[in-house]
Amino acid sequence: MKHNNQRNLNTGISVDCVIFGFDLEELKVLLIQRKSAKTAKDSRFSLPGDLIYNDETLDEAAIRVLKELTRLENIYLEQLGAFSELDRLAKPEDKAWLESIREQPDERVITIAYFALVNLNSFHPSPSNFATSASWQPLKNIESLAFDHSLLLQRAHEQLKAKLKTQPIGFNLLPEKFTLSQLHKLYEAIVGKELDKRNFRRKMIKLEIVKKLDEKQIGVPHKPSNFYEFNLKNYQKLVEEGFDNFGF
Amino acid sequence: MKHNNQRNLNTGISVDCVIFGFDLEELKVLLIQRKSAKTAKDSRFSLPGDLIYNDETLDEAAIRVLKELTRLENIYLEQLGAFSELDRLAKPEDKAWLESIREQPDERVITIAYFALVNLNSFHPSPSNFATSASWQPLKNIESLAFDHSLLLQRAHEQLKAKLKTQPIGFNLLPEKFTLSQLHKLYEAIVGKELDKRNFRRKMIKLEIVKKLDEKQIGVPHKPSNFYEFNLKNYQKLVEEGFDNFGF
DNA sequence: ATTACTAAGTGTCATTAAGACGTTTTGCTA
DNA sequence: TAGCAAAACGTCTTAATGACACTTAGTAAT
Repeated sequence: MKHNNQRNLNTGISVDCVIFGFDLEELKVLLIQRKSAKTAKDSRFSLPGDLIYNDETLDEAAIRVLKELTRLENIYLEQLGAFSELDRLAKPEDKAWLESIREQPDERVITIAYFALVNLNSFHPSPSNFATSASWQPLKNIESLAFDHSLLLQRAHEQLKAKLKTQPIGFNLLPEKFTLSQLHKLYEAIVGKELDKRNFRRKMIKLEIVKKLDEKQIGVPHKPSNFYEFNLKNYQKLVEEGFDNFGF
Repeated sequence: MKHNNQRNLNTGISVDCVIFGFDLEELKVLLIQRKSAKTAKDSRFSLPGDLIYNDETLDEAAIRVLKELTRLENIYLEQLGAFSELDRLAKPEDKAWLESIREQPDERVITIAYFALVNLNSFHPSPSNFATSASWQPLKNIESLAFDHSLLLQRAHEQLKAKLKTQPIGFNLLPEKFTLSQLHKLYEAIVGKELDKRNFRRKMIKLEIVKKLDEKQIGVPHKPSNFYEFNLKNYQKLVEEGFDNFGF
């Protein structure tokens, strides 16, 4: 076991974070290129993640990773699950990196994946401890990732889609004030299909989970859109009444 | 690290299984009393679970635990998530057991919880390696469990409820042939509220996920109920069409 | 054999939600 | 002031939901 300053690293357990952002056009994911002791840089993209310490919970480890990368706290965060395939770190390209950075590169490591939702414009990602670069990549362009991260990403996207039908977590991807068109585009981006504009608006408005603000877009070369904000109270009331399906 | 025969135990990671069964009246959970080297028996109930080996995945470890207890393979199994609170093994009553059985009783262990659904009448639980007794307990009578197992149980129940609205996993709790009344009772037991009998039957029949068999109950002192079986093919067809909400 | 008992099985109506669809409005720009 | 672009808006049809009570089939008891 490796000791890092005072803290006791658990070399058998890591967390990895799938961080989703939305630029008002498409869904993006925050990817990094890992720091390597050997090569100038490892050019493969991966999810941000790290081994955990034995004095922190998994949630705390995920929050730590997120904070190093984004400087943000209070990010929406949800555990996705544990991944433990025996060969998850065994691709030759991945082994090279492990050998450069780990004392026991062959040690078995399981990872607990998280997914996080952030407003992409609320920060600029800063390559941290564990990364040489960090950048937003359009979800649909992401092809292969290091380790088993393509699988984690796929599962994160599925869980995001599934959860969106049940809880209005999409608001975490938007600024506090947003237009219904933005919300509409976001939902289309996540569920991956067109949603009728009028029916979508009708639903959001009837459920009263958005509150119309007395403020409009300015400077747009068309009819300005009204701003709305998420109405948490009404949503909680709905949940108490047993509401649990947005039915997209 | 402890070596057990040839296999290499991972002393920092365990799996625990919440095994649900249904006796046609109420939901039950398979609990064990753990083997202890010291005391005659540890009287506290806990979920079946075990440390994992480094040459098996978490799913395989959970399947192993289930098989030791039930002799069954091909059980419905789903990962619930990882639990890592620092004090999850720290209750005094729990420490005594750990000290009796572990080389390093204070080592930090995270657990990955699973939930399993079985037809309760398909086997008699056999106390295994890790247990002195194994028995079905009515879900609503279960008060306190060892470690953080009450939390795991609560989360398993929540996830079961949530998943039932989306996928017909309840069939795993019933025999192959069942009556609609049994199915109805099962759903009521899981979601925890009354469901209108006629509306429930209408829905199941209209969706065509049950197939009426040419067989009735015999020897019951009332109008005999028809047997049905789950229609997997039709259900899969539904899923392809995008069906994902049973709306209870 | 008749009766009583028990749970199974069945249909309608009213309300609400969903899905499909085109035109008008607002503010900016050229 | 004319043109542009996206926002905003309503209706109709169809499908799903929820509420509700009586009849039927078989067993058991007399």
